[in-house]
Amino acid sequence: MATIYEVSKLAGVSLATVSRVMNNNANVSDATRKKVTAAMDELGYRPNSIAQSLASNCSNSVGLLVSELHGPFYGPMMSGIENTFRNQKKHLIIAAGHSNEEREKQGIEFLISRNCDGLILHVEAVSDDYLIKLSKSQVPFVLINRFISELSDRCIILNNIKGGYLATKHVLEQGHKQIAYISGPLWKKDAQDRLEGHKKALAEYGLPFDEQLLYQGDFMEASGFTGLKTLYQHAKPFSAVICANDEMATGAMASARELGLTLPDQLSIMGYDNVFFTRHVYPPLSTINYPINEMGKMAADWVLSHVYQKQTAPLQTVFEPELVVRQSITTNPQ
Amino acid sequence: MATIYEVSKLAGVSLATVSRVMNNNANVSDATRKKVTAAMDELGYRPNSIAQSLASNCSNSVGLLVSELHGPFYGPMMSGIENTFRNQKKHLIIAAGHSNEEREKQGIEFLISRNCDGLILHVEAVSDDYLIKLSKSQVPFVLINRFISELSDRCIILNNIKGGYLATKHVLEQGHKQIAYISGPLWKKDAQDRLEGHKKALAEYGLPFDEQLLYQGDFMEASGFTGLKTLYQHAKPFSAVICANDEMATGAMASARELGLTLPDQLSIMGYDNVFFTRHVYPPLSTINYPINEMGKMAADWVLSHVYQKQTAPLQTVFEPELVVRQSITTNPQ
DNA sequence: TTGAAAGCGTTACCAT
DNA sequence: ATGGTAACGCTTTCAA
Repeated sequence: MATIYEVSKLAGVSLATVSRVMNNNANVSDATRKKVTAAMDELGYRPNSIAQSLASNCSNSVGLLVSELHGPFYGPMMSGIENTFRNQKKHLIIAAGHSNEEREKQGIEFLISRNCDGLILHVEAVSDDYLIKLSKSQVPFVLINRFISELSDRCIILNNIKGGYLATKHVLEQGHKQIAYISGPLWKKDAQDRLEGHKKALAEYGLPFDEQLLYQGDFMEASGFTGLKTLYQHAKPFSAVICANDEMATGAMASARELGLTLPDQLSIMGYDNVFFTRHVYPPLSTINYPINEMGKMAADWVLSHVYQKQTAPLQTVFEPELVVRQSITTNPQ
Repeated sequence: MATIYEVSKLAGVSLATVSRVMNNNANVSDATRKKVTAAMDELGYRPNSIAQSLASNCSNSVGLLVSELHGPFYGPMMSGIENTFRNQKKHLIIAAGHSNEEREKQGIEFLISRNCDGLILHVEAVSDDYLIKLSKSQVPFVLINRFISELSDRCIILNNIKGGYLATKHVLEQGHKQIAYISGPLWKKDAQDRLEGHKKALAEYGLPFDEQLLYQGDFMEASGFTGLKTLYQHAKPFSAVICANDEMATGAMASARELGLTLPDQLSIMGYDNVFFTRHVYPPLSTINYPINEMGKMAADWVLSHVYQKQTAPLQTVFEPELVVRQSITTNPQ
C-alpha cells in the first residue's frame, strides 16, 4: 500500500502538500494539485484512516449503543443513523446493551475505548446519575428515547403523554367505556408517560381510572399474554384493552384467542409504536406511530452538528406521535 | 488522558515494559508488572486503540455489510456476530448495501477504507467476478448466504434445495395436490435452489411441475400479494401456495383475504425463513427455519479463526433448514 | 527480564 | 503556495 511519502516523492512535493490536497484544504496551486492527484492515481494511493485518526485526534467513528440488534424497533433506527453517517464518511460502531445495566456500561466503555468521537445511546438500565456523570467526561453523546432534565438538550424523545392520550382517545371515540390497560414497567419514564396520557383521555371523557383494569407488563410479548389473561379472569368486564406497546399487544392477541374471543368483535386491542409487523397481525393492529427512523436521523444530525461542527437541518428534540388506525378496534361495542 | 509514556515514568520502567504488561505478553517479572499496573491505575490509564492499531497494523475492527439494517432477517444475524466479537474485543463496523450493486461496492470500499481487518459480507447485487477479484486483494472476507464455487471455503450458506424440498413435502403430506409456488427472483441462486427443492418434492410424489402454477416474485411482500392474485385469477385452481420466503407469504395472506378466502381452510400458505413475526401473523405461518443467527456466529468465528488466528469451534459452512409447523396449512383439502 | 530507539502514516505548526 | 519537522501513542525489533 502506497503511503503519502511515496506520493510526495513521485509528485516531487512535500508531505505537507500531499496532505493538503487530500484534505482539499488550504491554498494549493492548481498545478501542484494536479501533479499530486496524478501521482496518487498512479500509485493507487489510499489514505490510511488510522494514521489520520491518530494524527488528527479524530477517529471519524461514532458509537451506537442499542438494546438489541434484532427486534423490530432498532432496525429502523439504525438504518436512519447509518445512512446519514455514511454520506459524511463517518462510520458507525455498534454495540448491544441488552437492557441490562452492566452490559450497557460495558458497551459504553467499549465504545469509548474504541475512540469514538461521539456516542448515540439508547439505554434503559443505566441510571440518570451515571449518564450525568458521563456527560462531564470527554465524549459527547446524545440520548434516544430517554429524558433527563439536566441533559435535556441532548435527549431525543417522543411525546409519550400525547401518544398515550391519542391511543385512548381513539378507543373512547369508538364508543368503548370499559377499557383495560397493559402498561410497561412503571419505573420507566416512557411507560409512565403513556399511562399518564391514557388517564388524561379517560378524564376528558369523564371516566374514572380504575386500578383493577390496569396490569403492569414489561414491554415484552409474554407479559401482554399473561396480562390480558389475568385481567380477563380477575377484573371486571372490558371491551377494549390498550397495550403500551405493540409486542404486548401481540401477546394480548394470542391470549385473547386462547380465551376463545374473536377479534376484534369481542375485544378491541390497541398497540403502540407502529412496529412494522403490526400490519401483518390479524386483525391489523391500530397503534401509535413512533417515528423512530426520523429520530435516529436526528440523533445522527445532533452528532454531526455537535461533534463535527457540520451544518445540519435544525435540530429537533421532541417528536410527535400519530394515531394509526387499522382494524383492531371495533365500533360501538355491546 | 494519560499515555503510556507517563505510565512508564511513574512506574520507573521503559515504554517497552509498559507495552509488555498491557499485552500481558512476554516475560515481565511479577514485581515490575505490579509496579506498572499500579501506575496505570493511579493515572487512570486507558490505552489508545488507534495508536495501537497504527503501530501493530491491526485495527481490531471487522466490517459487516448487510442489505438492510432493518427488516426481520438481518437483526438476528447481526446479533450473533456482535456478540461473539465483543467478547473478543473486536468491534463491528456496519454498513448497508441495499441490494444494489453500486451501493454494495461502495459499502465494501468504505469498510476497507476503514482499515477493517476482515469483512463479513451479505451481498446480493455484486457479481461473482467482483468477489473473486476481491478475494485476491488484502482483506480477507467471508460470505453469508452466497455460494461461489471458487470461494467455497468462505461461503456460509443454507441448504436451500433441502429447504425447498421440506416445505413442499410437508404440504404434500397434508394431502395437497394442486400447489402454486411464488418464487424469488430466479437469477438469485437461493431462489433457484428453493424452487428446485420444490420440484424435487413434487417429483417424488409423482406430481408434474406446472409452469402455470408458478409466479416469480422478488422476495418482497408486495410481490407475494400480486403473485397470489394473478395466480388465483389466471391459473388453474390450487389449494395451497408455497412462498419462497415469509415476506411474500405475508403478502399472499393479505391478498388471499382480499380475495375473500378464509385462511387456512380455503387456502394453505407456506413460508420460508422463519422470520420472527411469522408467529404473529394469523394463522401462524408454517415455514422453514433459517438459522441465520447461528450462521452469523459462524461467520464471526470464521473471521476470528482466519484473520485473528484464534481458536474457535470447528467451522461449518453449510447449514441445514428445518420444517416449522404452525397453522397455515390445512389437512386433507377438498 | 528490561531498555533504547526506530517505525506506523498521517496532520499541523512554523518557516520560508 | 510550499516545505521541514515535530508530534500522535503505541508496538516491535535489537541489544544488553
